Amino acid sequence: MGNKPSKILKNVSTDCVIFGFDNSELKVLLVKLAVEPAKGQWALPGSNILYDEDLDDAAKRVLCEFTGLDNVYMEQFQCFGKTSRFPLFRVITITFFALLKIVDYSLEPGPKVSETHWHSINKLPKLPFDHKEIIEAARNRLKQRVRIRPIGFELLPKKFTLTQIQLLYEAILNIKLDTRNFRKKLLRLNILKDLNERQKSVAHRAAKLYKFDKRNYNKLKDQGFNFEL
Amino acid sequence: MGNKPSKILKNVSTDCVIFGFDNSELKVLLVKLAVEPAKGQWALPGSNILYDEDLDDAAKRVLCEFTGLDNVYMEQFQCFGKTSRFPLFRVITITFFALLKIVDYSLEPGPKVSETHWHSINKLPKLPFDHKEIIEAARNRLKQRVRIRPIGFELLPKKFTLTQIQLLYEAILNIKLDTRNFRKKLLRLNILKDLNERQKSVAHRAAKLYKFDKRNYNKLKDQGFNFEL
DNA sequence: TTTCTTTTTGTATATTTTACAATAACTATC
DNA sequence: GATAGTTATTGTAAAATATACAAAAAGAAA
Repeated sequence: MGNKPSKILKNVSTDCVIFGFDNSELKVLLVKLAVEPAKGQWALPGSNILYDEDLDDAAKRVLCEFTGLDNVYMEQFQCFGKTSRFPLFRVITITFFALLKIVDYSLEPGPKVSETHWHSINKLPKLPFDHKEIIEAARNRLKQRVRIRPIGFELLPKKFTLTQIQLLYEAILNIKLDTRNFRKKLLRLNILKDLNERQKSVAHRAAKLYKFDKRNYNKLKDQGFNFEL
Repeated sequence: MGNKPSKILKNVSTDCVIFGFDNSELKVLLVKLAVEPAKGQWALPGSNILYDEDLDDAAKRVLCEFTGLDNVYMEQFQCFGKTSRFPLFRVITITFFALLKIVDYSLEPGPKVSETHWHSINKLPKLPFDHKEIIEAARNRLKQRVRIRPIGFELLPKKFTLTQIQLLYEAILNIKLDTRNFRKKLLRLNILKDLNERQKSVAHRAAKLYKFDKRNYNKLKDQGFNFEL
């Protein structure tokens, strides 16, 4: 059974659906491929997995290569492995979604890529392989998760207004929410900290700023509290 | 890039967490491995994935090899890929859970296996590799899914009593439920069909039999109805 | 001072959840 | 056939939550 460890697992890759939010629309970060196959097309950032690399580490590496960012919320969500999904040979891909604050993001295209760009999830270009299906699945997973875990905050700046978070939930869930009811429900959870600060330089009444109170969330969680929005 | 397709993907496998229910306990089907490594240990049924085989097909094949069953509810749930998870070389595994009616099940151990056995999920033997972690993850996923989709019925015989389904939910969710409230909630959904039949040969008042009304569930679903228990 | 824009907040009603136990139905045994 | 034993079946009141709905407040700009 002596196998020669190669540098990469040729038949296994990871692809990352990197979500961002720009105060009105949910965005996905795509890269323009610089090598064949599918050279010149917009696609999900991804990479082969290395022989001695954990899956999570591979995904983190991809994220860092394409965004320069570290310490970003990521979740594995599905493995895609149709025999026909990659034209040259068999590749199964393990997909992750990442949630990042667009403000943190600085462009830094990697070697196999000529360009990166935030695309509105509702106006995606033509994508190679099964990347469209992957994004759709990521979006659905995000929809589910965001109702059960307070991960939406990962997409907002540290300090945010109630309007911002409502717009975020509306964008993710693709529904309209009633402001009064949404706020009641959200504030009742006791996981937002009122910062006693206000927005600056807006041409109207400045909204109060809040932050996600992670410490209190963890305390509540330990007591059996369940985030459900 | 000319690669020689081998028969199997050496570094990719699938493992199945096969759940059953015996009217009081949630069970997992384990197999006693007949080959090294981990010969003689109870483990999850699994197999390498073939080069030209879709993931779902591989999982179905595994299920059929170990149970003789076809047409069983299955869901992919996670990819496990720690570099250290398999001692001989790198193997990542894509895991599925299956739900089957124990009554349908007939023992039929495959070639690499000397024995198969239903183990109570609360009294598992020592398991090799990361199989314990896999089962734990499967159980958690099942907990989530069973509240959102009417898949619990897959674990019950076609005709079942309300007590049976309550016991099932109690076993899966690991909580006690109030009979009156549970029944109200369940019946209100309109997805159970009263068969106007009763249990036979029980030493007490015979309970009414119901079946899952799949046709009506699909109709309701099309109208935007959401199963939530 | 007025206008414009966005933020903030309350209440009444409907619906859902929760807590809680007595009676009905049937078998087995005497 | 009376009785004991076991499980099935069912309702109601109170509490909590969800829903529908719009006016007033705050600040900037003109």
